[in-house]
Amino acid sequence: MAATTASAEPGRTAPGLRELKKQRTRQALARAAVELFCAQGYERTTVDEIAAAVDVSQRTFFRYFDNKEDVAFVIEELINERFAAGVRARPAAEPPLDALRNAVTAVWDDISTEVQEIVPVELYMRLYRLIESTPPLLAVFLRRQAEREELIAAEIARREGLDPETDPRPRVLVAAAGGVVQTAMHHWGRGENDTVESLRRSLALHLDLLGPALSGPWRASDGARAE
Amino acid sequence: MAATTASAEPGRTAPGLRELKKQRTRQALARAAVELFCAQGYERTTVDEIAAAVDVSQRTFFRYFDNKEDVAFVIEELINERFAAGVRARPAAEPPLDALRNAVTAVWDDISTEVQEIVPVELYMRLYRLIESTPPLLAVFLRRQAEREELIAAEIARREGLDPETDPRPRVLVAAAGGVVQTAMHHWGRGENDTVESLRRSLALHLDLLGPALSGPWRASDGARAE
DNA sequence: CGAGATTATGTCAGTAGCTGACATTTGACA
DNA sequence: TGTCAAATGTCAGCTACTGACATAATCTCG
Repeated sequence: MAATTASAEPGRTAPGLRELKKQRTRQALARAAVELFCAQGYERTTVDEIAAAVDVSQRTFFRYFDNKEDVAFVIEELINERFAAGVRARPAAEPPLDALRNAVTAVWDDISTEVQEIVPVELYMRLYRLIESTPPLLAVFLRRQAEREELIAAEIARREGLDPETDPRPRVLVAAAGGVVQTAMHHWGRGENDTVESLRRSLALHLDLLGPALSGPWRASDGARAE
Repeated sequence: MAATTASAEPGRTAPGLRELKKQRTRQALARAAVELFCAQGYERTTVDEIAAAVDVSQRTFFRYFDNKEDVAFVIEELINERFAAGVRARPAAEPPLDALRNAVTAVWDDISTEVQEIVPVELYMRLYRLIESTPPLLAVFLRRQAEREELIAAEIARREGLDPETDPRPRVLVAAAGGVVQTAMHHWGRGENDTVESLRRSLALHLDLLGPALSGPWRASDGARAE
């Protein structure tokens, strides 16, 4: 029951006070957790601390999040959903890799404001760096990414009219693109520019490099600098 | 201190009884853990159980392995090391992607016997499936894979005389190839054939698909069946 | 508005993973 | 053989996490 994103969606009726409170508690927990994690590190932050910061019991925390790790991924969750929807929305005529590329960059056009509602972008970047440098968080991050890739591969297969069980190409493509996205994020995290524009640029640039990078050798390091 | 693989390497002198015992204890713990995990599942196996199966205290278990997850990856560890060495051993003239491809398949030529020393291949396949289907194990697995990719990317950069800090192409290539390897392993794990040959075939086949898969669309599903 | 059904929350007890500290045993080596 | 170092066992304790049950808040409907 826990860990579901915004169990609202009541169809038509107004959210209701109860639902509102739940949303607020969940959001507050996420925000407090992210701030504490960034301020003092993941391991040095206890669940009791997070719960106390929002004036709820530890038990309540675990009713909203399955475990301590999950609370660090509410933003990722949001992005994942938007990205999946973005891929579905791409015109069918687009070749698969183009669809992925365009969906990735498009996501960040309209999502930035929503991300801000949870935490400022600057904090998101610090969180991303923390995730990368904290083994248990990185592990969960990668697992979530793998789950997302599974869905995207299925969607690509559907678009192209392939059977994802027998034809490995959708998975191969998505796996490759996923790896590249990760590389782009890493690159962004290491830079100075913590804006959404910077992230978008990094993503586009790296994705455009995927094709050429496979045709190596690239001894002559001709203008392949990122950023 | 823990989690280091075979801290033997005494340079020249014989291993010594003490070192031998350590090796044996570590191996026994790993073997017992894998068998218990496969038999009754990861979550339903406690560290005390594993320790008891080898007649050591729980504390000793944690002196050999940093945590419960790590004990499931002694084989992966072995493969990782061999693979890294394999890449370094490839002739410098080989294009990067070819070097990776050849190293991957070459690893499984001489490693199979050593893997058998820890667990039979059939059990390794069951373990792999377990890892894939157990979230915390999958997470750690992916994190380890990411660490490996970091090293391989550095090696590729070195081979090609590039600066891995500024040129993203090595990372991009390795990330793509890593994703493909994962896909190939997944495909192998889902099949009936639990032999090393089958795994090698799956790896080669998927890696050869990487280039073509990026040129989509591939509407006409022309003979791209795996296995 | 108010009674009764739902549902979120708090409290408590308990399990499992993991660690530091210290005592004890066991192999190494002169 | 005796001494030193390293491996192990024991124990106390912390933190993540869960089931069970009681309490309090919201919702629903007459």
